[in-house]
Amino acid sequence: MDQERQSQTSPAAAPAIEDPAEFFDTVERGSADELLDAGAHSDLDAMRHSAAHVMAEAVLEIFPGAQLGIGPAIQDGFYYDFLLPRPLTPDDLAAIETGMSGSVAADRPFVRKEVPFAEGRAFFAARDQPFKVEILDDLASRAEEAGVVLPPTSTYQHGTFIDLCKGPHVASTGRIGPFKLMTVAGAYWRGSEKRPMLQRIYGTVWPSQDELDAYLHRREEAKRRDHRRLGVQLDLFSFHDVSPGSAFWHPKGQRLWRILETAIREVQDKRGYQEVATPMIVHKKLWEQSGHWANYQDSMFVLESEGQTFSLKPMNCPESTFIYKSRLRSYRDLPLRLSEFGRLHRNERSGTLSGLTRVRHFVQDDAHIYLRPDQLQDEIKALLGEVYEVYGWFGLEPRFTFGTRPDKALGDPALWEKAETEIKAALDSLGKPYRLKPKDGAFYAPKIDIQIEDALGREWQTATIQVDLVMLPERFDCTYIDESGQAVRPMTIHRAIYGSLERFIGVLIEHFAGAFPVWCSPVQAVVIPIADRHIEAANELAGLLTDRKLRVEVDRSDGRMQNKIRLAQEQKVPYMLVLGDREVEARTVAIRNRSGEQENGVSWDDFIERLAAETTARRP
RNA sequence: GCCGACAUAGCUCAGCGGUAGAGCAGUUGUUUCGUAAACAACAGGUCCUCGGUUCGAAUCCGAGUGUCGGCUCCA
Repeated sequence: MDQERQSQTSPAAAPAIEDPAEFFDTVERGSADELLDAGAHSDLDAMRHSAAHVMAEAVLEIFPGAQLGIGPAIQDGFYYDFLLPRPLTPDDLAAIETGMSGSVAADRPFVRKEVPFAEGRAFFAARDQPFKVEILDDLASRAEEAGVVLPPTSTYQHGTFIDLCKGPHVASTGRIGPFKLMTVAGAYWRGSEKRPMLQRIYGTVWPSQDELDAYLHRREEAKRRDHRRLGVQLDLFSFHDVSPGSAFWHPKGQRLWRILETAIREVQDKRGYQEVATPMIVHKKLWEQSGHWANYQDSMFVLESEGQTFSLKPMNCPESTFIYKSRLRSYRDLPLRLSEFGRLHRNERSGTLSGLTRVRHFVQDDAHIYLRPDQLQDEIKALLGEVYEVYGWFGLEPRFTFGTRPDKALGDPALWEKAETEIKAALDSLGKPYRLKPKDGAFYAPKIDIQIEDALGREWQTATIQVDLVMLPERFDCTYIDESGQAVRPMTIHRAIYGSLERFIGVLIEHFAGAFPVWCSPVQAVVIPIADRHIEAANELAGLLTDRKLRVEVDRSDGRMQNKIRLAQEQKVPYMLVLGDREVEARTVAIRNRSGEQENGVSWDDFIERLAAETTARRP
């Protein structure tokens, strides 16, 4: 299974609106009125798409020979792809922006025009726009396949710039709001590595300056919360070129790690999981049997020893079957829940690595549950309950996406149908909406993927629950003895709640901007002696806290109290415990929390009990 | 992997052909302080690596490595 799937919704990951199929559908449907409200276009999208046209116009002014790809509206803005004689520089972007401003100031109307297909094709061919011609040819062949009349070609023109486009657009360029070009990136034509790489310019545009400013501010905020930045600032982890894609965990990061591990172990113990551990280096014959060797080899680290081929495991699943099969299993033994904190290595392509969220080495809080088909619904319900319990510790609201049988699925369709019915019933019992993604299951399993949204509204894939109907049960020939003494196949559920600990921690850092909930803060309190004569008492208080397994540090530096507070604030420590003459005398502390609130004269015992209770409660 | 950018002190960054800089952090000393930065001194660097151009390279060129923004991939 694959927790590493990157499902974060990045600003650029929006659908290409000028997908030929969509274009074709729209045109086929007919009237110009329909065209204007075709699809899900909002006015904002129309404005963004119009901005893309204006940008293309400006680019053509600078590079008259530029060949145009596509230029859709996307979340927060737009982009346009160009084939250009040289790489763009920041200066080019500034020049393009200037050109765009000129076009907007001129307030030229957008004019829609439909011409016969052949005429349209000839027009773009004459202008040396092979990508546009390709789109048109595609439309033509689709029309032929569908046996419908070739639609006319629709174009939009403003000033001298004419583009193949289904619209809609705003009335004129003057309606385009404040914009800014953001970045240049490479993008394959039609997303295929085999096609030419174009230069994609991303821009953002908004109805008002305030909204543009707010968007830019949101981006700044996201940068401020970036886990890669905070990881350094909070001394949690680091990355080094000797092991790209693998984090080095510093003491505080490792402490956070252990807290999360301990917490989920508690849930697993309560729910009857049994923890196992399996080898990290495994012979290739296991992967041949599981099918990974044929389909996943490129992502595996392979090593040779004494003429044998091994690999670092990219997944845990196949190995758990060895434990399952180590003895005969009865229907009474099921469900058998085997959990494992599996250290996985996947040889992700170098360009895809990113902080903790896309790594080559990570640990999964994995489990494989072997069960009877009649136990499926209850088990799924229980697993959904686990997700709610765990995510509740962080105030995260899980979102469920149900992926059903893909076209290339293995296994008995009747079994699939039964499994999907049970999963659906379990999801429905939650009484909360969930997303359905038909045909998005794994080829061996219908699945529930769990996404969370962080404080900035970004979505991340974390947990997964996959009902394996084929891979482990069939390929590894797992059986149990049923009531009638027959050996029959169990079902297997692969599940992970955090998903990858690395990614989950990355998400937590960004969600909380580094200010972790008290229960899981690596340092829960810093004791701040005002003067050296208070250090002894500070040590004593810290000792009492440590005795209760609470995580505390004493700032023994000779800085002033103000400075110690500042440093603790920067480390986002939940509680600062100030000790001066008054406090030492009365065995109290002056508490300052990280939002600046103060409470003076709290007795040591009261504080210790309070912090202990907060830690046990695991509240966000 | 592909396109582009970037790589200077622990961190954030300036310098961009002529002996390597600042702020913060660190160390030491003075200070012992009441809720987000006391004062001073000191120390800290194969300017990512390798090669080239040049009288001279952190600076220009090439290759490599890593990181970042995207694309692609993602059992």
